[in-house]
Amino acid sequence: MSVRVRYAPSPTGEPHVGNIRAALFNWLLARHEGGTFILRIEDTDQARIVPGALEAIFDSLRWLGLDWDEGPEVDGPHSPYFQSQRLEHYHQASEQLIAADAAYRCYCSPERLEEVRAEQMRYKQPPKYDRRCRKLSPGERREREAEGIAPVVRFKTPLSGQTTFHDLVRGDVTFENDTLDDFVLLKSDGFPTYHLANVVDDHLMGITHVLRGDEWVSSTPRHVLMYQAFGWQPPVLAHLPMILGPDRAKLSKRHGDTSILQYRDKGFLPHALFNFLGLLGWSLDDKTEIISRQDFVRHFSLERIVKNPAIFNIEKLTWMNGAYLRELGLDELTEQLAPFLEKHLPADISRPIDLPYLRRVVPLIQERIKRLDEAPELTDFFFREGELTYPTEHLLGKRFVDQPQQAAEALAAVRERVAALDRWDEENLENTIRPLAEELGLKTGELFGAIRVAVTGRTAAPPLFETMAVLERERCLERLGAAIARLRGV
RNA sequence: GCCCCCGUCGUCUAGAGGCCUAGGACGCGGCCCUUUCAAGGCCGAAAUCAGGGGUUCGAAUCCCCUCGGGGGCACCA
Repeated sequence: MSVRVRYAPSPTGEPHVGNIRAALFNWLLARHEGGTFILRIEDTDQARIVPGALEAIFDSLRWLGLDWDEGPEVDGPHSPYFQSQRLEHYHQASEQLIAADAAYRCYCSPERLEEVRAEQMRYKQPPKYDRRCRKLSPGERREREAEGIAPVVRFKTPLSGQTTFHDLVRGDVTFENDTLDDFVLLKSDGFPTYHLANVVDDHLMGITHVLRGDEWVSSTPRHVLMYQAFGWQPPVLAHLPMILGPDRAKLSKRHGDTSILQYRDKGFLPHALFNFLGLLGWSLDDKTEIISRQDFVRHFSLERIVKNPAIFNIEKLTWMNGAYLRELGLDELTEQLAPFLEKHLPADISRPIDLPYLRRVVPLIQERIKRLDEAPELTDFFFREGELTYPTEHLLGKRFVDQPQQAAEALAAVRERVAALDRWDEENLENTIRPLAEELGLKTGELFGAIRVAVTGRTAAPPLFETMAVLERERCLERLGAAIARLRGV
């Protein structure tokens, strides 16, 4: 039978790293097996739905290149893929369980449940529903019904025995049934809980493998019990190790950026994030770090998923992103960079950015950035028209401390020599300036340093001659002139 | 409190009884390259394989216990 897996987020916010990692593994399994990747929206909690969250889910998946074969927008044989539009199925399933004496209606008020829980906590007992309505007589049942209380439907969990399931990553896991309680299947507003909806839909949609986060293992026995009560074959289960924050707690908003879209906005490349996330809990072998999407698909296997949780290591992600950035073609990188420059370059720099010009500065920063959003800060002097801002001491460096006049003379010599160039390119610039250093009795580094500051305003910048070539003659002469004037004014 | 899971360098991991005096990567330190900054290359520090018992000729690998960490225990997913 062909593999059918699903990613089933609830639209309660932007998908975060752990969540999308589960989506990634499901997608990889589907693609590796030539199976089907399904997107299903679990919008059964009316109160928690966040506007825009749905779009964020689509954007996150698309940005990472995780295309779904069935689901919203593409539709499919099991449409609709929104649980809020599948209520009949859950109602029917719930009736089926009630008829089979595997579920019952419960009329207890939320207040009473809260009291029961509080009481149990007080005596250090595990908080569990006390099953009051499970034992209701037909008469009592009719009474509640007559009061017009909207009931919930609860699952009739076996009071004894144990439930074992086989997990592909963890092996057999066993729970004592008496540690489980009669959980809710259908809420009083007529919507199903996750437990019901997920089991019903996984069955109806023919899901063969459920790969989800480790936080779900404790509710898995409930699901297994439900499959048994329905007489259905449960899917293969595999619980993925969780992704932790630096404090080893489950990764969450308080650890900072956890939304996939935030990583996009910070200038991470989708392939880099894909690669990084794919290596969180899975590995190809003992040495491979950079893995193409094709190779991930080719080699992905459930057997190589590890059990232990992983701390999200942003440093390594950043390194990996730099590696991917360096592999990008000139046009591709230029295109990626443009929006970041448009957005983050100082406001006084005129827009739109000149793309052919940008294309010339890109090679100068390609191996100097690890994230796209670092580019504006590194390149603003390439785009700035007026005077540069920098401390005059930088012009002096170590060599010219207390000798601004000497520095001015050196720069003036450079300016004069370079102004006479018939062709303003890297080679000519270097062939002119390098010998001049010796002529002036300066070390190349000393002279170049002063020029660098004059021309870029920075002590650290891309290679000098390439930089000057890109900046063009006019801008360089002007900046050299400004620096000389500054030094003479001191 | 109860249940479940996990435990190899700081971090991600390789390791499925002898190949391990434990390998790779990030990060860190040094050196080389070099006009600065990067990138790159080389070298290095860094794990008594959580601890303790077994099993075995032999254990990071199998078993047990302890400790530590995490997750779950809603009319949320």
